Amino acid sequence: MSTKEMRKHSGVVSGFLKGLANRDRLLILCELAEGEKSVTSLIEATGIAQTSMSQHLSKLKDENMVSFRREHRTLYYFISHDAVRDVMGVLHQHFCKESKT
Amino acid sequence: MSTKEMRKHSGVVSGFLKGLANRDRLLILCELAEGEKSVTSLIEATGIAQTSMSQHLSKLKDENMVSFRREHRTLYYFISHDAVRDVMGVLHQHFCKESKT
DNA sequence: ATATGATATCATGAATATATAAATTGTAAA
DNA sequence: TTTACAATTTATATATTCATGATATCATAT
Repeated sequence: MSTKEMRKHSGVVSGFLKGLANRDRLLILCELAEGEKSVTSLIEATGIAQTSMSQHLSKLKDENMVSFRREHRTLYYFISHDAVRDVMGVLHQHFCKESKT
Repeated sequence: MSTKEMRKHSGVVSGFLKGLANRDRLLILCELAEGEKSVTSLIEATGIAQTSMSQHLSKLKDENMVSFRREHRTLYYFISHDAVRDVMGVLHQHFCKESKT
């Protein structure tokens, strides 16, 4: 994990992390971690406003974190980058474990 | 990895990720991944301006990602959150592997 | 006490990110 | 072809982040 090595990649990596570093986008990615979802069902599940959802998805697309396929009028989004799943896994472990009852 | 579960923690988690989501702070954390370092040696190793370094370290402290100890006039910073090491590990795997020569 | 070294804080402006509303595009049903 | 639905794009106001320069603090050596 040398600095020299990271220096080469820090632009891409920080971009990736910026994609993740937002409450709403974390919720979206949690939903997508379960499998592909339509935009409408993401809106229902998260309560995020439609326009806002579209912008967040667009940002996630820009960072190559998600992709989508169209079926009729509906777009189905899904996680398209393994690093997303792995990072979410680590975050879940460290931040989402129940404390003892 | 339910949304309900993440909803409770998404504020903390996105704060944590914002701490990580910056080129300079990634470089700083790469250095600290090797062990504790003084501010001066961090400045030398990374080339980040003094004021800027101080602000970045302050932000990392706010997110509980690093701590420091004082020895005479010198402050030694170190990573104080396991999630930092684990997330950095995943990022390294996915983004910093050499492609085949 | 004063000077110096190591670091932090403050103030400012430029660049980015976010939320909201309005207008637009693309697909399919009537 | 008109209408409605699903989603994106554009515009704009506000908030946050970041870089820089100036100043301040705190510990130590003289």
